[in-house]
Amino acid sequence: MDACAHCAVRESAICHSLPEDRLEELSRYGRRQNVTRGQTLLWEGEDSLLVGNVIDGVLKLSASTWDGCDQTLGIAYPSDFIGRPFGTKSQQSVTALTDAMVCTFTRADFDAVAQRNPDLEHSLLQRTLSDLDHARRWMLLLGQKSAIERVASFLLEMASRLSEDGEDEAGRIVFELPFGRQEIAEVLGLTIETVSRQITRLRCDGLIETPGKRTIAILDREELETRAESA
Amino acid sequence: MDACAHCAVRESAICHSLPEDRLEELSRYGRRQNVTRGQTLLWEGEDSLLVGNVIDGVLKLSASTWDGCDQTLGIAYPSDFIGRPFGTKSQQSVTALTDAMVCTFTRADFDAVAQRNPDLEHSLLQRTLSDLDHARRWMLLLGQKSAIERVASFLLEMASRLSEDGEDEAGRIVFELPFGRQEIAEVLGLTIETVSRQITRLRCDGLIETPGKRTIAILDREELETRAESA
DNA sequence: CGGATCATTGACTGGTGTCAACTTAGGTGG
DNA sequence: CCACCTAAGTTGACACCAGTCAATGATCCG
Repeated sequence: MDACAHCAVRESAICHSLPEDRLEELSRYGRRQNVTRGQTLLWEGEDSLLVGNVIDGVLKLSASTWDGCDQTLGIAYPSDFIGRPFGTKSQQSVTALTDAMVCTFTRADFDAVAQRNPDLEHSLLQRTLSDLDHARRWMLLLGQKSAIERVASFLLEMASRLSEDGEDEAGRIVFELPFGRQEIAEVLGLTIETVSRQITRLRCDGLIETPGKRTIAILDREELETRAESA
Repeated sequence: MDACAHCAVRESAICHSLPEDRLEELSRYGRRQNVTRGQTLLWEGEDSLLVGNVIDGVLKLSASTWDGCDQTLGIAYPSDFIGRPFGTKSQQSVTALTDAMVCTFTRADFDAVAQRNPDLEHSLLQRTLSDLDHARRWMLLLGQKSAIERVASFLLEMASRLSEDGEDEAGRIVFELPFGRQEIAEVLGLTIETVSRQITRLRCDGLIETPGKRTIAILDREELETRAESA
């Protein structure tokens, strides 16, 4: 299959590091797979039998405590890598937040190809290093920030990832969240009620608008950045 | 120099993946460096000019909020890798918790050697992947766990990293923390007073003893594990 | 002995969680 | 087309955990 050549993330996923002929080798093992919203690809604590690239859609990585509280540990967008190569168990579940398309490999196949292609490993290393940086920045948020700071930070991050076109005619930054309130709460380590209250507060203060349940319009980006840092 | 051949972490740091001759190449760029307790090797937000391996001692990775609250993002033990290769800025500071010895390289030198040695990159990838797993498990703690659960989890993790010999004659697991109370608080996203209160509580409940300020003796590991999970 | 640093304890406050009621939006079927 | 139903979000009242501020206690060291 030459699906890789026309892949939407051909230039941005870790595969970009492979030349044509090596790409063909990899593509023999790959499998394009549709995932429906809510579907879980990998379960926490189970053997990570597959790894892969996100082609389209948004997925979350999550783990839960003994009593069933979920914490979202990361968010995977198109061209992100998911799963745990060279390991045994996946420490987190991977679940689709939207309908999605992923390109999967069995871990064994991927590991073997990676061993033969240092450039692929280098790309994966680069990506893993920035995932680690990102996870650690999120630790600062979870460890130290107040509810309002968390929500403001979250909206700003979402804005930068999801609003391809800058501002609309009214100077607003508008985007559609792939999250419900409960899912936002799980990202931020808060409850759904607290998230709701903080969003209401930001709306009342005139920093944002919420035209639809999952739609956010940022009116005052600067002030929102202030709220993300200080009280 | 043939320091590498006799290095205390020769078999466990990422260098273990290099054969003799390649190791010699790397060693030409490396510099053994003593670090005194409290000294900071890298600053948050500054260009990560150097990277390296921890040979001896314990260091912390940390970041702080605008108002000066510190959050510890990771702990580096002997054979761990520190710094951010292939990047520009270090997202976190690296500070010694104890007097330590590190083996450093300029980032430029290391990047170049890594490019020529896929095995070295593979080791670094493995290590980075497990650092990422570890950071994400910590996110679950910061996002969802109560103070008592955090402290219990912390003590158990420290026990497994620091108590080489199992139990003493009285069946206790004894170890010396490289942390003061304030530093524990920064790891757990709590205040020093809360940490102190929870440790007192565990002592009163007969699960641990604290023979010295920084010494911990675990009396009832099982019960401590229960406290780390549930209320 | 006195001072400095670190840890502990107490009293109080406040932010976030909990529980419950209500609102809104969207979809289905009569 | 509207009534109803359900799921999701919002709002309010209250409780409780952890933060804050302040005082006390323990160790170490000059």
